[in-house]
Formats: sequence, structure tokens, C-alpha cells
Amino acid sequence: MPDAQFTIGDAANASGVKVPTIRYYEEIGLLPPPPRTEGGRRSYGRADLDRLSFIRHARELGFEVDAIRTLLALQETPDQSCAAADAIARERLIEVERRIASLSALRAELERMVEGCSHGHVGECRVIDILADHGKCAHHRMV
Amino acid sequence: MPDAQFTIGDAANASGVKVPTIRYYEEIGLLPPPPRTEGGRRSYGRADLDRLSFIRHARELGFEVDAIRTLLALQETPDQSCAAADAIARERLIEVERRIASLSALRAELERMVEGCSHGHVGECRVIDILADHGKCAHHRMV
DNA sequence: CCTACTTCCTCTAGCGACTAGAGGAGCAAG
DNA sequence: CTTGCTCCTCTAGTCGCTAGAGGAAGTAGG
Repeated sequence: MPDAQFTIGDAANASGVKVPTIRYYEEIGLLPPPPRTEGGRRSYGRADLDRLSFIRHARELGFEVDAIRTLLALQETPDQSCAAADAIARERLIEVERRIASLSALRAELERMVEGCSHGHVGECRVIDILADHGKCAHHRMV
Repeated sequence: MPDAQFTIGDAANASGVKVPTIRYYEEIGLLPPPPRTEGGRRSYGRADLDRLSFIRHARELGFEVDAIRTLLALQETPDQSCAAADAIARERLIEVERRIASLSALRAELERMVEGCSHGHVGECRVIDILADHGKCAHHRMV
């Protein structure tokens, strides 16, 4: 017998993707519908577990489902140039860098807020003050 | 005449919050329903514009609508202690710091991916490779 | 074999914070 | 008067799930 079969619960345990999420991935076409047992239960093979792990890892890295779809398609045709995969990862890197920059600005502003807070009344609270008056603020755009 | 009146479009221009979003904020109770003109149009005053700017700024800083609700309530009673506002900002700061840390790990991993990419075939593509095999990856958890 | 328990099935609805679009009315300028 | 803009309400869609109802199938123990 070549490969063992797994229930959806096994697949969830092995991949770290929750059971309803696996069904959801099937619904949106990220995971092919597996064969069913006599009783109508989904029966996954090794390849499905790998695919799920791939998806999960990519999701953790913040790739969108559409990007993952592309990456999975690429993965299936290994003779192709990997320029597309590279481009997707690069795009994502740029996005992450942008987010880090914007969150750093954010952190600075929040630090200014809580450091400036005199713990007195709301009337002279720096937190509220900065929020109310954009002019007092160094922050300009969040992405 | 004490204060001028503004259309929803004016309010959108002045605050940077889009027209449908202003109506949405009214619907969820972030912004009080303004009086209407004879023709049934919303008519905003200065205080509404300020409130909208406050909301927008807080949203840009990543505060959730519920947190903003609390902050707005605090703002309206300036004699109170500002400890609550301080706590909300501090929580948000911690969250932002966590996100920065996790995105930095992410960036490192994406850099490793694109640097390792030999621009050859998908078969030996580092991007796909790392995604497929979590073991090859330094990353552990995203928040 | 029966029972209890867990896991699975499908289906619908909800989350947050909007955004898009339909279909219609008001209003100001030329 | 007509063009064209803004405004109105309403419903439905976005993304990536998550929750819950109601029921069937499989499994372990007595």
C-alpha cells in the first residue's frame, strides 16, 4: 500500500490548520476536494498534508490567498522559471518593510502619548490631546 | 451666527473620512445622528468635524472602534482621571511592539527567500522551497 | 449488541470595518 | 429647463475565517 489516508482531524493536527478552515480552503479551491470514504468522510493523502502545511506557512508569512494560489500553481510545474515566485516574495517583502516603517512611526507616537501623560485629568491628558489635534502629531500615514 | 453647518461632503473633505464611512459611523453609534435640512440632508457642526478627525486619527493609529468609543466617552468628561485613556494607549503600544517584532522576523525570512533565489527553475526555487518545508524556516509565529 | 462519546457532515450566519452599487431625489449653475 | 453633481436609503459584497445548529458515522467499553 503506497500511502496512508487521513481524516480531516488528522490533517488538521498534522498541518496546524483548523478543521473548518480546511473545509473552507476546499470551498475556495485552495485544496482539491479529496475522495470520500463510504460513510462520506474526507480522506486525505500525504500530498494534501504537504499542501496544507505550505498554505499555512504562507498564510503565517502574510501572503494573501490569491498569492498562495499562484505559488501553488507554480509549485506544480517545477520546470518553469521561478521569476513569478520571486516577484511575489519581493512584493511581499516591500509590503512588510512598509508596514514596519509605518508601525515604527506609530510606536513613536504612542510612546510620546503615554510618556506625556501626566496621569491627571482627561482635560489635560496627552493621549486624548494628540488624538484630538492632528496638528500636534508627527504621524502622517498608516499602511 | 454661532456655528456654520456642513454637508456630509464638507465633513468628509474636512476630516478625511469618506462619505459612506461617515454614514457607517453614524449607524454604529460612533457619531451622533446630526439634524437634517428640509430636504433631508445631514447637517454637521464644528463639533462633529472635530469628532470625525479624532476618530480618523485614532483609526490611523490602529485603535479599534470599541477603543475609540471609550476614548470618545472619556473626552466628553474632562474632569475624570485619564488612567483609562492611558491604559488603552499602553495596550495599543504593546500590540504595536509585538507586531513590529513579528514583522521583523518575517522580513528576515523573506530576505532569505529572495536572496537565495537563483532565478532558475521552480524546482530549485528557494521561495517555494522554504514555504513547502517549515523545517527550513527560522520563523515560528506571527501575531 | 447497545450505549456513550467523539468526530465528522452540511448548512447558514456572523465577525470587523468598511466598500460598492442600485435606484431615486434634491439642488445649483448655465 | 436641463445637465450634472451631491445626497438619500437600501442591500450585498469584501477577506479569511469562526461559530453554531442539527444530524450521521465511527469507535471504545460493558
